[in-house]
Amino acid sequence: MGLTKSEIFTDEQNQLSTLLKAIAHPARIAILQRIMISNTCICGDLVGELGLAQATISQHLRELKTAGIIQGTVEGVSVCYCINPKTWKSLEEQLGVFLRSYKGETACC
Amino acid sequence: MGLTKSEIFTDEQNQLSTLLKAIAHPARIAILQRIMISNTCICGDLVGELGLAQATISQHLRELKTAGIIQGTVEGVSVCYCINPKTWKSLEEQLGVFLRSYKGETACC
DNA sequence: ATTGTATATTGCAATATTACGATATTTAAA
DNA sequence: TTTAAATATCGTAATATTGCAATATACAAT
Repeated sequence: MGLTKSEIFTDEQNQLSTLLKAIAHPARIAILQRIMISNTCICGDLVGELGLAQATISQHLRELKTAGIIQGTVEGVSVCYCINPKTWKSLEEQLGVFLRSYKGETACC
Repeated sequence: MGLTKSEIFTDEQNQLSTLLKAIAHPARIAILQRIMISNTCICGDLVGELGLAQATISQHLRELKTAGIIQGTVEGVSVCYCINPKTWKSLEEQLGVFLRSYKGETACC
């Protein structure tokens, strides 16, 4: 079908997978790294630095924004994007719980 | 196009996004949680517990296996899957570096 | 060898994602 | 108010993902 059956999973599972999907693309990882380094970033800079078209980068930015991972404010003719601290913290926490629930001592196979 | 331009990104970015994509699905998160809880798990159990068809679960398991996140050994007629500790640690590290590179103090927008 | 059980693979339909050119929108400056 | 610059949106093509029925494969027990 091509359509995830979200209704059979918990809210936590759906929420975490949505956040992960948003960052599970090299371009979006690169964008986030760039934003974190300068703690501010405009779309035009990214177009120069990554090798993707302006429309494509704008689209990736929108996906990150829709997921709540970044937020943007208009600065004259350009837009300043930065990390949304709340979502970032939430992602860190959810991922921490998930990753740390593996106790690696006793591998079974 | 529908095809990620991997060649313009670093190996680190591509590697992390590949691992993230593998776990960025509620069914695969549920499968991993189930594997971690019992530290052993066979496909049949999952078919009973999640609401997905056997073929679908088998497919998700294969994706996790291809990404190196789980490994499986044949146990008679069934298969025992468990976390691949090496990949799991690598994911924890890569994600840790990525997530912690955000210094939340000075939000700009 | 045949049967039953467990998992994998194949083939397919529906939907989602990625990328980009073309165009729209928005704002600042001339 | 025209022009230029920066982003956003639309439309579209190519590819990927999700899910499942049907079938294949592998093994254990009879």
